[in-house]
Amino acid sequence: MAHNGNVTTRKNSGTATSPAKRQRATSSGAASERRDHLVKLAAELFARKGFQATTVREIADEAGILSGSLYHHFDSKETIVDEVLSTFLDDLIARYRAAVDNNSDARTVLSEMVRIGFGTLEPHRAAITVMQNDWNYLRQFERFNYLVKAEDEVEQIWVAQIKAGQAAGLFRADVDPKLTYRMIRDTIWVAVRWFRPGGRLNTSALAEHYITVLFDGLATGERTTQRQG
Amino acid sequence: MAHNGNVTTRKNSGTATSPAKRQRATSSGAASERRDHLVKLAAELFARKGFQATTVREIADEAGILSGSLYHHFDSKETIVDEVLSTFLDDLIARYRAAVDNNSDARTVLSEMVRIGFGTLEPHRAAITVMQNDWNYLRQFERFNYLVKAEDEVEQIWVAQIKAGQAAGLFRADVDPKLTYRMIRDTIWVAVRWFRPGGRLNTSALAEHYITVLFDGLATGERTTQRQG
Amino acid sequence: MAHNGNVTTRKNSGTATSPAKRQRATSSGAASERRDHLVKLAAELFARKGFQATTVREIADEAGILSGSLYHHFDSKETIVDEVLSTFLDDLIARYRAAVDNNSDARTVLSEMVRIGFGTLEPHRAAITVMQNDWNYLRQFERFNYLVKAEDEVEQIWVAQIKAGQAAGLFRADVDPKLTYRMIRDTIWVAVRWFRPGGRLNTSALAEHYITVLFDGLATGERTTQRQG
Amino acid sequence: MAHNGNVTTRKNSGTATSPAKRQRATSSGAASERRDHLVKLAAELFARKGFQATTVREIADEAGILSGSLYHHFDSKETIVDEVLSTFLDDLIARYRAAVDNNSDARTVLSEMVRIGFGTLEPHRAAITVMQNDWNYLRQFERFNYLVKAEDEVEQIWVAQIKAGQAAGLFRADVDPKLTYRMIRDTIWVAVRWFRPGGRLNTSALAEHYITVLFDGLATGERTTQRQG
DNA sequence: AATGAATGAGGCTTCATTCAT
DNA sequence: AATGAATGAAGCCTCATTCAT
Repeated sequence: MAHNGNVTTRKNSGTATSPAKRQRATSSGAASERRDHLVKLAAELFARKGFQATTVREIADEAGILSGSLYHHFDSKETIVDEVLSTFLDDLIARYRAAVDNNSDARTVLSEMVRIGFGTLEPHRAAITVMQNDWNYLRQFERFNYLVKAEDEVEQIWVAQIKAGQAAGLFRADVDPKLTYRMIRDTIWVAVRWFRPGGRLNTSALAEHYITVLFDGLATGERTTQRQG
Repeated sequence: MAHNGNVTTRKNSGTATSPAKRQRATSSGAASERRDHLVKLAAELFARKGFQATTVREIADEAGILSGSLYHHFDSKETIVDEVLSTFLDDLIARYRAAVDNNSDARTVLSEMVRIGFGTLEPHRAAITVMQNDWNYLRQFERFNYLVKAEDEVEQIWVAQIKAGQAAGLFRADVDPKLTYRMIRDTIWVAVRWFRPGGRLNTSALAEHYITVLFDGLATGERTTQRQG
Repeated sequence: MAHNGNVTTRKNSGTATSPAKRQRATSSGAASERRDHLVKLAAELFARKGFQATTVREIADEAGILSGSLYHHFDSKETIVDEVLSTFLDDLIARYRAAVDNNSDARTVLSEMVRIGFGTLEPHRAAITVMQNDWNYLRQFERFNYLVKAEDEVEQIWVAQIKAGQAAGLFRADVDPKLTYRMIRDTIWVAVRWFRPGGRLNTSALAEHYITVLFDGLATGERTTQRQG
Repeated sequence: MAHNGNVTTRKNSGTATSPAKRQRATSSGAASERRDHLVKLAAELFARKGFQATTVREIADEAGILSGSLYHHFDSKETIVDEVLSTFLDDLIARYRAAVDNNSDARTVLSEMVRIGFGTLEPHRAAITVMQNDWNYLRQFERFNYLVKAEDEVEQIWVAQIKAGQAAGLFRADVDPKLTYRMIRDTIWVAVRWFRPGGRLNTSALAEHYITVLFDGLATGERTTQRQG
């Protein structure tokens, strides 16, 4: 996970720092398959019922084993959710970095980052849901401190692009970069609450829809609010 | 509470339909004050730790009584959170209705509704937080069905305004009204996660900031995306 | 508990320092009766089966309640054993101090302390047994650090008397005071393993028997080993 | 193991009677070495943490294998501790018998037996510790009945010597032989709790110190207590 | 000889709730 | 209105042991 707080340095990015990863790292490749499967099952349950409301017995039932047997693979229930979240964050941050590395103009990069965000909605639906709903609970535990660090790194990546866009005159200068980032971020992630694959719109359409409103606004005709840039 | 599913009929709006309100209605004035105080204490705990992670004992401790004594005031822990949520929703829907009743143009109404939304962030911070984090869990219980009904009513109010704005040529026609509503709604409520009173920006500033981006977009210069309206 | 490490200062002696006592102290006198009863039942079980091998369910069964109900009175299983041990140690140290305070000659005081030791065998049989058998396990936990402190204080009391006796020429000077203390102490406490009330000998007889051997030895005739005092 | 209850008959002494020995006997030489090593590791853990608190996984970890693999060497956790204890008891009883066989006077034999006892403190430290701390627990199981038998045999050896000493006028007649034996025995074994090799005193010094006090007493001057022998 | 996965029983503890006082 | 004791269900986790590979 990218909580080394250093965006430019790329070496070791994505290296295990969460407790879950430390445990994960010791498993051999083959052994990891069973483990990964269990994590996936658990993630679905966590997403549907919430972390606390999901019992280890339910997870075990889903896997067709006894609840105690889960502890052959994981130290604790928390280790499981840890793996769910850190897997998602690793992937996300890796994608953001790649987008930034293309050295395109800020609007292109930002559009791409919005697309990346919506693009994770399907493959990481469960993890995102857990992060939305159980973040408040999980952050109480020291072991999840790395979540905050990951969040900070993501914020830095976004804010840097927004500021770059303002500096280049591409974005209006009268908006607050940090505030704008937060609103964009939240709007994307919260969609996980109502987005269902196979519905009227896919995540690409969502992304393009959002990009439209984000950059050009909802209003027609001349822009009516002040701008300087 | 507006879960009668009827927006036009106003009579009985705000009447107790949630189980909590039924109990609340029977309380006398003096008793009601104690009760309201307890609800407030509980709401803070629910917001900070999550509904499930908050024990009745913690609530009682906060009030300086024993946990069993809470049951002189409430049927159950769920009754307490019910009261937290329905109080908020009643207030919110009443405000939305008032805004709509002004018969202004859609953009004005929509702006006002955004302001209303951000305006609840401070007085209803705890309730909004609970709704964000514990909705997924609470909706499993039949007694909270009214939450879904309230949500539906709110959606109807918003979507009606967006469609009216599109029909009047005020809003671009190439956006999906329902989708747009959801994104606006989410952007507002999710702010409760990071907004702290007394910080750099107050909720009014947040509202104006968002209205700017919402209507006119982040970009400078000519609008670049397609539109028809 | 007397772990302030100060034998001469008497103020605050016997004051609660163990975690169990802190909890105990909050209970009113009447409430304490139920609690004390439960502690007594638990002590018997701990003594008979060992702390670890005794389940909370067994304790609860003995009291005719459910295991969960124990937690209305105690924080944890460890709190119970804590109370067992600290009650004993408080009593023991108070008695030792009283014996020392008589300002008699060292041999008289030492005899009295031996009698005190054997005298606790019956009233504190369970606690002494637990201390013998489970000490090794319990001392791993930080909360039982006070046990070591209590042990140290007791050692100081004894060693001081032995040295005083040597200085006064009452005891042979060619024995190691600390070592002698340990052997006396162990001889007394370990008796709890085989002593059964109502048998051939009572604890007074045990004490006198031991005092005889301790001071005058097992051998008849002239003493054959070196001495200086 | 000497639980045939016959001290004079020597044939078959030390023959396997404990379940552990039966299993041990079948092992080949090479396998036996590995087995002995595992027993030694386990003994250390049992001594440090207690039998119950030591998990088979900890033993396996110490040996660098998985817990399940231990079951190629031992039937059960109890088999391991059985081997620890019976090895010690076999050695001890063999030594006692040899001391008795010298046909010296009772005082000499008794002194020698005290020396033997203290002499086992170092080589059998772990086993003695386990026997002290976990005896109470282990004796509940039928398979450890032989421990009681061994204990009985040891008692007979000691008591016989004490009585012989009294009959010969070497020991005071006003002490109870059985009681005296128990006190001597306990004093020796319990020393395992505080004795640490490499400290101020070695086990020989401990033995001589104890023999001095045992036979001649702690007091100086004329003996003050009654005697007849 | 050892692994890795799983079992099954049971342990301690939590907690919303009830109820006599 | 509140206390204090208790309930009963359930939760997470541990651990000796088994067994196919």
